Amino acid sequence: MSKGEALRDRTAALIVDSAAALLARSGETASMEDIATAAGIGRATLYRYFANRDELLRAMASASVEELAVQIGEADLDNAPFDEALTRLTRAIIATGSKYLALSRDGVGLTNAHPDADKALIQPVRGLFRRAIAEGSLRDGLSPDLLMSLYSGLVRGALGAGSDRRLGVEEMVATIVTVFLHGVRAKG
Amino acid sequence: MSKGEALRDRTAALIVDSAAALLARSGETASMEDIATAAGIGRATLYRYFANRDELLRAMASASVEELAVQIGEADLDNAPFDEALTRLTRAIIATGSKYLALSRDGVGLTNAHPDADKALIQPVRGLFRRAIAEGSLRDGLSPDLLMSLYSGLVRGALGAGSDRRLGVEEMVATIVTVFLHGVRAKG
Amino acid sequence: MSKGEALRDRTAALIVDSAAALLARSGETASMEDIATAAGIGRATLYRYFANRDELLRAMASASVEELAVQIGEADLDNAPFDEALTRLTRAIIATGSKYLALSRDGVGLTNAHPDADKALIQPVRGLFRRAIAEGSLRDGLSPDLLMSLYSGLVRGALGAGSDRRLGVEEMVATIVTVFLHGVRAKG
Amino acid sequence: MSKGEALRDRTAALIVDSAAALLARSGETASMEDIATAAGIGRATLYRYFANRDELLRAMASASVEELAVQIGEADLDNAPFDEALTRLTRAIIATGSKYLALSRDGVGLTNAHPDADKALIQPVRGLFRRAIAEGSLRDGLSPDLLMSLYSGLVRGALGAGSDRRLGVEEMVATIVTVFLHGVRAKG
DNA sequence: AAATAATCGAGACGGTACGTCCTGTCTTTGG
DNA sequence: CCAAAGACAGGACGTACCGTCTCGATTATTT
Repeated sequence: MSKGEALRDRTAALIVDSAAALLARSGETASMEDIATAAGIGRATLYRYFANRDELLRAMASASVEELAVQIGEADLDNAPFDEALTRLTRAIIATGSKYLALSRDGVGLTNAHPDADKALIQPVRGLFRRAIAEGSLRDGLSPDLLMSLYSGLVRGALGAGSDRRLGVEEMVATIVTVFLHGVRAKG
Repeated sequence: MSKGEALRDRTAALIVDSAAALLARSGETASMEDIATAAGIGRATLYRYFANRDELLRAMASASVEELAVQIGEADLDNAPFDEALTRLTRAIIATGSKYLALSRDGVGLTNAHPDADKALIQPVRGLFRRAIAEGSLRDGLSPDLLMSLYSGLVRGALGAGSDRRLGVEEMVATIVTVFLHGVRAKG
Repeated sequence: MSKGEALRDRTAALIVDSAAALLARSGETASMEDIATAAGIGRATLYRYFANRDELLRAMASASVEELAVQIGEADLDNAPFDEALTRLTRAIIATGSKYLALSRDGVGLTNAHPDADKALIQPVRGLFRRAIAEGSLRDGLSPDLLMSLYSGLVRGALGAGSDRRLGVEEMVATIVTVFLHGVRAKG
Repeated sequence: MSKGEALRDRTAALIVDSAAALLARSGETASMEDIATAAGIGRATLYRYFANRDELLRAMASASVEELAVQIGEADLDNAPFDEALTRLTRAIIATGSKYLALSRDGVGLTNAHPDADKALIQPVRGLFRRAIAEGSLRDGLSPDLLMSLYSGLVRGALGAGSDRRLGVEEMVATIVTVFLHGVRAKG
């Protein structure tokens, strides 16, 4: 029954999009009824697609993860020097930025959201940093995980700044990459 | 009636502390009844101190702001060279870290929480960065606000990393300051 | 949607009955939660049927009025001599007695409870007394309204006495009618 | 310390009066705070005089009982023929009528209100009816208790009618006594 | 007249009922 | 046969009241 499943998936995606738009506006508020109405469906139908409010949130996160995973995949991090790879990665993240930010603001762990999150997101990035460490281009004492946390914080900070002031995407990318690279680079 | 007010303030502080401890454990869950019980008071009394759940959350944020403001005040940022001042600032923030992190995770805006938040927190830090810019020790094209966002992201990222892995305070401080300074420094 | 409304009405009637039984036992006490539990439903559902405690009370009164109105209608007061009509009326009231008593004990005005209370209850009885006056079978100086008050008091008194001591229905009816019609003096 | 007790009793009486007036207006509503304010005292003081809302209600009933007992005592029921005694009794009750009515409307049993209620109120009246029975002036089959219930209902009914329409006291007394004694039929 | 005791108000506190709102699970109806 | 509509139980929220309590302040009483 591939046709029914396809329809179901399309509806689910529609709900997720509509919910994302609503939550971006209203924040954590917004009842399930509101979400259903915003999606143009009944509350019961919403529950038929997502058993929980939590599950809906996770589905939203999962959508972000997937979108981001595609972008990262296209960035082809492995086949570019570290600097270029980092620039591409940053550009990919910023492009999916708003959703990424909205999700990370709420308590939803992106990592738990999607079964492949680890494989599709964490692994490539960690691999990138691991490679840079192996190449000796980074300062000592910085583990891959710590690097990821710092980098993630930097991106998030820039995104926060970008949402207030109007910053062009390329401007943000350049700033992040420059600051991070000079900050962690071996020779200083 | 300074004595009555003093008692009231002390009780309110006790409630805020107890609630902070509980929420740190249970996350956003935990009903007002739970919070009251954890504080050893009745639900009605809790509502006599804080009209709303929101008001309680704001009070918690306000407490964090105040605590952090004291730490920053003691850091005496103006009378130290930039590097040293930044180290002190980072140490102050990390010291108040857990609460700062817990609050920032929830939707409570720290800035809106306390009337003096801007004066006591934002201004000194912005001043520090402004001074560094004036001294010419930072790279061009980095506004004070952008610097604050990047720095804040870096701190938050390090705090997130520190809560998972066990990182010593000084270790975290050193990492943050080093990465940030090399990242933004002029000559790079 | 006549079926849904019918179900709703049936449920409402069930709640009213169950509440009447409970209040007859527990008096004015008994929380809405208790009433809901006694009716075998949740508190929220109870509030979906009756917005207020007051509205529930009014519904109980209204039910009494309706029941009594039916009984009085069946008594066919107009087509019987005064003595017989009064006997039938008294029997009708006593039959609905317990509820009538319980409601009249609380502050709920029976008259305000039901839109047709006046037409269905007051009018027929007043008509009966008016007819008796017109027939000249009653002493002078007794207005229909005063007669109704006295009769009502007598019935209520007898009901009160009947609930304590065990008096058969027919015994009570006979006593009320006899006393009201002939007076207490032996030959008067 | 008879002086202190006297003052206390006077204050208590004042509270009871004020509360009676307030409750007559507002019905069962009216919080303890309202009652205290109406009496011109603080809530704590009110509770110092009456531990419960119930106790206050009972005190109000008790005051009525006492007042009525005095009136009945002065009526000297034993030293008058039945007709005259009943007239005096009715006059006494009607005189204290409003309070008697207000109390009997609420759930407060007058009998339980005052320790001497039975002795001061019930006994004399029952004695009156018992005497009438013994004299053979009443119809058979009417126990003293039933007579009291019927008489009480009649009085209450007349009081209810009197509060709506404007009926003079003597008019009401005459009607009650006449109806009760002679019945409503023209010549019976 | 000064010290002491009783009484007052003011109001905080624990507890509980109320009425509202939302969640997650159902049944019932219609396309 | 699945959608939309909506009823239901449960529970949290914020409000209001009750009965208990402690605290100063204002009285009366006592020495």
